[in-house]
Amino acid sequence: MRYSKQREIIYNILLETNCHPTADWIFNKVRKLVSKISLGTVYRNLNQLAEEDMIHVIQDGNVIRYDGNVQDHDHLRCTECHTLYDVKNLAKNLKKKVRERYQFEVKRTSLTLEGICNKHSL
Amino acid sequence: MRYSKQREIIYNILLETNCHPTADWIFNKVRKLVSKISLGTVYRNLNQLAEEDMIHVIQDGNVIRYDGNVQDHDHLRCTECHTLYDVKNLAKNLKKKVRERYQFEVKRTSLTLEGICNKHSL
DNA sequence: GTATATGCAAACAATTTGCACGCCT
DNA sequence: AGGCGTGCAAATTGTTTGCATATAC
Repeated sequence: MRYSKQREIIYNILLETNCHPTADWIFNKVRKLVSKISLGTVYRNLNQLAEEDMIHVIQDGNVIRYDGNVQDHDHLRCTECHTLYDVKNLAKNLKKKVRERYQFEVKRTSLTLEGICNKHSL
Repeated sequence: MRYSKQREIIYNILLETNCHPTADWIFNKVRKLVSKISLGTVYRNLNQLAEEDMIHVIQDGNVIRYDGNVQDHDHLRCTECHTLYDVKNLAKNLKKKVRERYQFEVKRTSLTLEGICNKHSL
């Protein structure tokens, strides 16, 4: 993968934010630095970065979000405020359990649990 | 929700299959019984059934699949053969853990773990 | 110099929506 | 009768692709 200014900017944006943005959000942010960048380029770079495992892809309902944090971690999504919280790897024990119980070797986990966060419970 | 023949057929198809079909797969199946049905109607009915919690929606990569089994269960997705296996609720313990650790009340879980199934491991 | 990355626009796939008509209740 | 459901087609949304040009190495 050859260097490009656009990709570097996109990658840095993902490292600096913790808001799990969509491609479009990133596009608008990069645009302020490289006004002529196209949405296609953003998608191409995100796909490449994901391919190289430099970023992660999160499926959030119908929307695809991107995450610059590639440490093992999962997500809690509050259905009230739509915040996506990072939490320490919940799936560690699941891997073992699934291996023993179903002879299934879990490769990638990216769990998102939906519910109500502590700010919004009664 | 008022009765309709189309919705009944769609619902029955989902109850009778365990292959977690896409809207398009369902459309083609219903078509054989109600030749004039439109894809829009299929989507509308699937959304309504999901709203009433009569069926579940599964995010499978970029594709949306539907599941007539509304018992608590999760999915293992083999990246080799793309089979989506049903497994007993893996998230039961997670709910408790997450509640205690993060004061987050998990409402819905629909976990899909990716990996290699026993038919395709070396 | 050559291959990869880009911008732009067009293509694409999946899903939703507006509207006139039809069917449940 | 009145309202929800339908078929159809067009619109929307999110993402990918083809191509000529620009840039990294």
